[in-house]
Amino acid sequence: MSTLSKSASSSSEEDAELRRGPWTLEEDTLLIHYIASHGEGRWNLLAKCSGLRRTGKSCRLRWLNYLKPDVKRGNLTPQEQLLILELHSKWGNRWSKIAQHLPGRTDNEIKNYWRTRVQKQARHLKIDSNSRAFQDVIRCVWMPRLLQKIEGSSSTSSTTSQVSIIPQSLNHADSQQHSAPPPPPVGAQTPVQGPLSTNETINNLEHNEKNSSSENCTSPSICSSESMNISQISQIPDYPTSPFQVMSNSDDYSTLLKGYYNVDNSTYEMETFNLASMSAPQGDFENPVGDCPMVESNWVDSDLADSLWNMDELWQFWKLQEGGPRLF
DNA sequence: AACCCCCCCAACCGCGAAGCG
DNA sequence: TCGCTTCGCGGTTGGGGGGGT
Repeated sequence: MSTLSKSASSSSEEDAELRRGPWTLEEDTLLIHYIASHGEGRWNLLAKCSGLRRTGKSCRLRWLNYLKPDVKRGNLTPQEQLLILELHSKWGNRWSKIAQHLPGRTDNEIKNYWRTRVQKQARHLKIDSNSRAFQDVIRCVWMPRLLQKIEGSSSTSSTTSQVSIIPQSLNHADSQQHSAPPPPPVGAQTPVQGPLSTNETINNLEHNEKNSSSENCTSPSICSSESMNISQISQIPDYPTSPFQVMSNSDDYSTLLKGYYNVDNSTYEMETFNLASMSAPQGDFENPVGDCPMVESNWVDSDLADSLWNMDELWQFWKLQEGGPRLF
């Protein structure tokens, strides 16, 4: 991909000057300043008037996916991953719709997560990631592990690693009390659906589904209303920060940007699991895998190898699914 | 040190929907 | 209703970085 202008064969002079590829700090600053003054929207006009030699589309994407103050960066929390798995089972590749329920996360980010993490596991297992079999794997292996993680983290209430990348609160009422310093202009704020607690999210999903008969359900087994009672999941902790909030004492966009670029460049933690390290989710919540034999069988306590699937045991699970009667 | 390979993710593209005169 | 512009979504690409040899 060329980061420079289009070839001279471009039809218009303007096109020939258009920049492509990675954004520079100067471009980001320019875009932020422009939006601070004029607000979002009218992207083509913005592109022309701001002095950026970018397409309106490119400006919009850069703003929405990267520069917008409430965009979270960094690892997806187990709660967020769980939500993604659940919502994808309901809606399929409706990334923007899924993203609406993960405040601060962009459709692009979720899509990337799905492709790089989830589909990779499907490839390893040689299963179609859209197949019901793989959804069973997700439901019986992945989700319980996430639930376990969520439970674990809520019981210890420890903050382990994600300091600079802690996502914004799912409880918007709280997060809004933080004074995010150079607030984007009022006019720039699109009416964003307030972030929801997981409870609210799922409740709303159920409500929305009633009003959305056109929505596809890719997995009847998972779409059943009792597939997951997430309202039983431990309360998601409040996340304190967006990049803007991190630098709450600065009202200088340049300073902000510098900090912005340093906020986090960590990579996502691979939320994959060693089956041998899993134990059945505990507590009295209605877990989504109560009838899953793998969960009921011997779960060995072990904290090692969180980073990889235990492929042998996954294969066991996979063969069980292939040969035996449907579990769900 | 050099090379290769793989993974991640920012950015691009095409297309359909929505808005508007 | 039509045509044009703008917006937004989902799929795809490729650069860069990290790990392995």
